[in-house]
Amino acid sequence: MAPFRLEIVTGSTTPIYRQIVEQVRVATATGKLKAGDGLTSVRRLAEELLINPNTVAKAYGELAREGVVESRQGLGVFVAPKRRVLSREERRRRLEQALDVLTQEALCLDFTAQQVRQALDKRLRKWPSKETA
Amino acid sequence: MAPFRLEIVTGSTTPIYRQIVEQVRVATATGKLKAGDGLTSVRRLAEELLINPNTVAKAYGELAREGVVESRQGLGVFVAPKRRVLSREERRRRLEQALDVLTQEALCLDFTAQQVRQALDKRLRKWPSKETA
Amino acid sequence: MAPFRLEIVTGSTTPIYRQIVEQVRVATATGKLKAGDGLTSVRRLAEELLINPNTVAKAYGELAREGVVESRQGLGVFVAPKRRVLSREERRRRLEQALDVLTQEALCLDFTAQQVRQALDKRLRKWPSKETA
Amino acid sequence: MAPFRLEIVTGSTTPIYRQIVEQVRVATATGKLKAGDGLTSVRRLAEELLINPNTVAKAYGELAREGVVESRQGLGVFVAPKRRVLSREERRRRLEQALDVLTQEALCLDFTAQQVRQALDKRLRKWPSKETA
DNA sequence: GTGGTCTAGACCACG
DNA sequence: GTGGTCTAGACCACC
Repeated sequence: MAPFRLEIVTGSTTPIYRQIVEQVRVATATGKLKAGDGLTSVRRLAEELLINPNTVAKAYGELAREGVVESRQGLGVFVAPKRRVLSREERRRRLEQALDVLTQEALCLDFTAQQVRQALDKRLRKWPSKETA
Repeated sequence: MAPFRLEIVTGSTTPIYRQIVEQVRVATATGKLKAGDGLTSVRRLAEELLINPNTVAKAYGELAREGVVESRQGLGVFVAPKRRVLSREERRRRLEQALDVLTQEALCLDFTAQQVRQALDKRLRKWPSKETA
Repeated sequence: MAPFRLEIVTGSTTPIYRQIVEQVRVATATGKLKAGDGLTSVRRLAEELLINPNTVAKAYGELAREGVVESRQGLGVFVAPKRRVLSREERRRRLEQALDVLTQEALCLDFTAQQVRQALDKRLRKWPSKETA
Repeated sequence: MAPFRLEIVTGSTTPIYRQIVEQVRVATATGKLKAGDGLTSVRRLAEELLINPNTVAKAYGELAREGVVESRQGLGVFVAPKRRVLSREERRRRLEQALDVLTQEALCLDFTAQQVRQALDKRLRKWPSKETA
């Protein structure tokens, strides 16, 4: 029934609503969720995950504001057609930020540049092949 | 006097005390700070960075708890002798986890594998040359 | 004390938190609020406006996600340095949407194209002169 | 049979019934629909647009309340004879208000006055030539 | 049934 | 003191 299974970890440092946001975002980015697909309703998802509906609503609201999903009054929340919302600079800024985190962690863990490069390459080989625009 | 310059960035999601912790950890990992080196005192650092002394104290406390530094009563805080706390498996696990975060973000931002690889390479070229370990 | 006066209308079709968001956005766009300026704290603004702190928090949160403001842990919320977050296409999309609303309204009110053009021109003459980038 | 094509756009913030109301109003304002013209029946329109008949009924009801259309029992819904309800001042007030919304949005999106003017002009060139009134 | 908004009140992390 | 998250429960608009 549910389009895909969300898994949330309570007691994590990342808040519940963020976990939902990220999992949905990834699902749309990888194609597990496609434009037009409906998300589990706020109330149902709240029941399934044993959390408050407001928390789900907050997550869905954020996804809607980002343009990842769109809510249709009285019908539910659906995956929006893909579009580029962020500017080139903003996307770059966020990528660099993510790189900060990675390189810092790798450095503290005493990995060499070569090791990090290889580990990343391995990941990127599994990268979902872009099928569309 | 100050062994190296700490830089805190305002408006980041990472709290100030964490920024301090991480920069010190990176400095010890890269060899900018070596075992026995003294850290700037809590008060002075607070003045320099224009932040609350409590914040600095909290950061130093965390570093001490992690075993990165040790405070000698009345003398100050010093970099502890390096010791590898983590197992090979644990280090690997953490690296992979950090890669998860990066690749996920990059995917959602619609970057290509090639772009991510290049951006990382650029970072790694600036990678501080390990001096010891 | 407060950097500028917010005015909210209860019972409007536009929700309270949106009114806050828009007024702050406009204030930053017109220069009434400049980068680094602090906003009234969540609790204080809630008191002033006689609304629930959560409502203010929601508004501030949205502004933060948009990059208009940034919150500094334990200090408050501040106007962020200006940056272009949205892509060219997204900005265009939103402008066209706003034009939809205007032209439709003008049409139903039986104004001629010429009248609408003149009315807009009058507004644009008061447009704040861009001072920076 | 259908006097003109209605188009509802999904994922808009404006609810479906409002979209119908507004498109009919625009059609009467531009002369595409003239006094006495019949509207597509509730059922048929609901089928055509793949929406709930209640939604269509609600839209027609609102239009009737506004005096734009009138329903003749058993015959259907027809465009009412045109009458100017609003005073000159009221019309002006509403236009200015609509301009507020547009200019505010454009300002926040960082468009220049020139860009806004051009975008509007492009719209107005497509403006339907008034036939009567 | 659906999502959206608001209130009330709690608890936590940060400075 | 600051903001951030979560819960509980209410009311509304839309379909």
